[in-house]
Amino acid sequence: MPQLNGGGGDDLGANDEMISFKDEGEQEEKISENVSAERDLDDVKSSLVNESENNSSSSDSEQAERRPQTRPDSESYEKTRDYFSEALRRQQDGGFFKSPHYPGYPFLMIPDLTNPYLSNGSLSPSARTYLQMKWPLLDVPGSAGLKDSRSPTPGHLSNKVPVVQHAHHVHPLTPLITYSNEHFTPGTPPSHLSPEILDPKTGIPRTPHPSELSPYYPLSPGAVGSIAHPLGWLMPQQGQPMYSIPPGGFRHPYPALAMNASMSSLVSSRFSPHMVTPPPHSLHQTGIPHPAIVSPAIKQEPSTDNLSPSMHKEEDKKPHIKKPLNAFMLYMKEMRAKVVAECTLKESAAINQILGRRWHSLSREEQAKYYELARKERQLHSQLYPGWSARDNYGKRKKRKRENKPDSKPEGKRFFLQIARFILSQQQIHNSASSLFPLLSPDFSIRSKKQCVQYLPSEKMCDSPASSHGSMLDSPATPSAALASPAAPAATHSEQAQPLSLTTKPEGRMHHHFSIPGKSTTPILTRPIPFTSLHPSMLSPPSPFHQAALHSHHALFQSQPLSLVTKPTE
DNA sequence: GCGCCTTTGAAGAAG
DNA sequence: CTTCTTCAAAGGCGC
Repeated sequence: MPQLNGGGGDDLGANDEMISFKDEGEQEEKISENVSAERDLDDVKSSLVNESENNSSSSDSEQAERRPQTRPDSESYEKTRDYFSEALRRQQDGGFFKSPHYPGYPFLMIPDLTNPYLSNGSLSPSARTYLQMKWPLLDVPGSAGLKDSRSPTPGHLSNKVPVVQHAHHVHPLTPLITYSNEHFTPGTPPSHLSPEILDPKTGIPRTPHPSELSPYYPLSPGAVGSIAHPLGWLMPQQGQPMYSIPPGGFRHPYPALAMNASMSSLVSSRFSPHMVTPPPHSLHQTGIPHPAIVSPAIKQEPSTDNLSPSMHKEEDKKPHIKKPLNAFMLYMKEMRAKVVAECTLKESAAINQILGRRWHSLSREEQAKYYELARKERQLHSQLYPGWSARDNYGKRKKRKRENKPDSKPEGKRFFLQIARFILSQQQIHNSASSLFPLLSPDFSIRSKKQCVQYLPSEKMCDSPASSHGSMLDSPATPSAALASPAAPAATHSEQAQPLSLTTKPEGRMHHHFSIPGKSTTPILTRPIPFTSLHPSMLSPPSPFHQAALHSHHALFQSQPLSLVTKPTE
């Protein structure tokens, strides 16, 4: 099946039968031993972080409350169910949910986007914040990008949805809804318009086969009801729209595109290979920027490229359309604030490690929720920007260090710095009274002085049923879905494999997963082993240096019990 | 002030 | 077909 599951629960289970350990794909290319060493260090760091998590997790009552070990987010589920029931009822009643264009978003309410932004043409900070939350893909153009300098905040900050982002009032995933508001339009648009989308290749509007959309946006209430809508929590308690849509708002000749205000502007400009100059700063006449659009002013490439001035001009005119967020990214957006709140850590790198672990500890259903969201996001994205390709964004970022690595002195410095950190951290570890799960990564032992206290009880997911189910295999739970969806043909392919990162993950990234082949146990390392390739799929033996480093690592930790927890899998 | 770090996943490029 | 690379978010930190 074309879905994430790639074939069955077993594979998914794989997800839970393994734990990935990052290994710095970046450095991996280094031919020198430094590479391996650095990798090793990073792994150690990683493991330390994990230890820290585990260590602190047990005392986090708040976390425990929020995420019962066996059922993280159960509360959300409850709400979701309730909302869902109500929404479903409404839908079946033929209310304004009726529009079938995006059945996948049957219950979403769109705020009156015009107000927050355009009450007099200006955008209040609060309004912007609001916007940011709703438009995850949007890098709101900075003042530089706004001809009228409406935006008081720098564009580069636009994407940071800090303060409010995860306020409990608005779910971080809310952004998704912004892709699809059309179905909230009163009445049902002419059928001939509904599923019409632009052919990515030709740019010609076409009407996809029902099967193309149904998987993602099931038309039948029953289908919708098959799974609790991930955004269910967005629904207001009383069954009334958390957000309202201006009557008749967002009308567009291509309703099926879930055209939002800014989108229509894109329709005229985007997607042709020679993108026409978009309306000022990707703002629709309504002034609402699209989430996925980033003013080139923000993401400009440094003058390190070879583009001619004219080319630059052309480039500048192109809005930067961001990639749709994947499941994990969506999850991160949602959970980051919580993790940060629960933990004194502030560095995203550390937070992300934690999130990565949490991700793996999620139950299959929970992951499926995010995969579903991600799929919808992609779907919507592809419909909004039919001509967009991930490739369009290549090179938009600064070159990564990977490109100039092997010899660079900075690398060397970095390497030694990490060694220093590592050593220091080891000392701390051994000096620690509770040496079992002492500190954070070496990095943080030095740079961030702070420890992650009270962290995720659920992290010790070893016994978590959630993980016992593996994960994501059902993500694509939605049926059949992707299968026929032309909007995400590639997605189908990749979704198949993705969940099975166990086997498909490129070694280059050195995500090492642990599993015991042939054994129906799910080993979970509460303290990850450094970069050794325990995974059977990793055929290439570690380099001598690698091995040496590993040996060293074992020596270092030999006094510490390696918590390899195995749990039975179904 | 830019870029790294760190995570997973999607998608494109390259082999 | 497989492998590798880039980019999505985020924010502290190093240089």
